[in-house]
Amino acid sequence: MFELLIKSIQAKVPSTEEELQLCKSHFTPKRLRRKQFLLQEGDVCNRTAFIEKGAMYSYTTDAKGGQRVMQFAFEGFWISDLYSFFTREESKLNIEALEDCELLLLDHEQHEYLLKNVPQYETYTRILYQNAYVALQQRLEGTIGLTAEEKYSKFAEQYSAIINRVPQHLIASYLGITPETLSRIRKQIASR
Amino acid sequence: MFELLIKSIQAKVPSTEEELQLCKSHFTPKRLRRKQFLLQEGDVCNRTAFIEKGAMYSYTTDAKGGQRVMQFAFEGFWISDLYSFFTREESKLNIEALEDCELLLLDHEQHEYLLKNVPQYETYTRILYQNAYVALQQRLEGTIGLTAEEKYSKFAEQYSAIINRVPQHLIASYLGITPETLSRIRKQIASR
DNA sequence: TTTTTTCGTTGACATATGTCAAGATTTCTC
DNA sequence: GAGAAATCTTGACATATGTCAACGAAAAAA
Repeated sequence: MFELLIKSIQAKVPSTEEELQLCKSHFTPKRLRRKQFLLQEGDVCNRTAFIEKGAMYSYTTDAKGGQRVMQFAFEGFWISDLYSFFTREESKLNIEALEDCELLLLDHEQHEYLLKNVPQYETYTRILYQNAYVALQQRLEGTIGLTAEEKYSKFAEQYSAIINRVPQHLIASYLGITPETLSRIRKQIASR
Repeated sequence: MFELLIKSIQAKVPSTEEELQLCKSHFTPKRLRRKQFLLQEGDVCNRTAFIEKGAMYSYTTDAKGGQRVMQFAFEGFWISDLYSFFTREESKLNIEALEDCELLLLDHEQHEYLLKNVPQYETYTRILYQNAYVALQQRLEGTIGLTAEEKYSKFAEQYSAIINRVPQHLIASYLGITPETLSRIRKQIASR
């Protein structure tokens, strides 16, 4: 149940068995079925989720009621609305299971506790945020000022694994293009 | 010279005079004239810069030789290419002074030293990255899947201070639209 | 100041992408 | 396995945004 989390921590911070045990004890396992929500817009996000199994995604709802996908997350990764988590303000995000999931939840209090009492945990989160920031920056580079085709190509290159696991229209939304446009682009690319 | 940096640290982590002094001793002040570079693409980014005075921006160069602005930074903020800084790989970014600047540079070794030896510094950077991540996420929300006008309006709302300090064509680039389009949008908005 | 460079605006036109609607496929659910 | 949802594809058309080129205004450099 905690395999991937332990792996994730050990890969970033050398830790003793005790420290790991202490960390583990603050998480709550939770199963989620496909289409169930971890967070709904309007609520305050009070926890972060580490995915041991399955896939999740987050999205906002725009003025016309359409989804705008912000993030995909799979086994071994975290998902949350950090904005709401840190500021304690209402979230604009929905976080939903794309597949049946096994999650490890860490709520805000436990997070604070670990930060204060387990130095390795602070280092772990620092590295996590560091990497998350860099990843987001790269996403931005792969988005702004590019044509729809360029965006998709970059995405396909970088995240080929995702493509077979996520509905196409969600990828379109993630890239900020319409499903129709994406469908046409794929057809074009295939015909070369 | 160190006023804003000290302020920035104190705002995030309660620290003693000694700790602050220790931190300060690892930074190198540097002046930069308008149009001078802190980093050029192809080099490895070996330092982060805290801006005590002035304004900087970072950008990539696309296939057709055009600029794509990634970030603006002013007094009290940091600028760097964290991707290159952490991975030690060649940077694709240029970081250039928009105005004459007074910077405080922290190179990679000093950064590592502070992380190891000053717990407050690790907490400071953790919070810094946390905030940077959230800010970037919000930028993404204000970019993907919006019309040019929506992007500009959100930007103008959120960063009204920047608008009077940065050439318009750089803002256009930052938003991923052409200078011509931005000019037209501004005209439209003004006529209401 | 004068000169030069950078920056912003505007017009005419081209084009990528969005919109709407219908039908075909695939995937879930019972 | 049958029916129901969800997803993907395609066409016709609308429209936002990009491109190219020229000019004027503003700012920097000399």
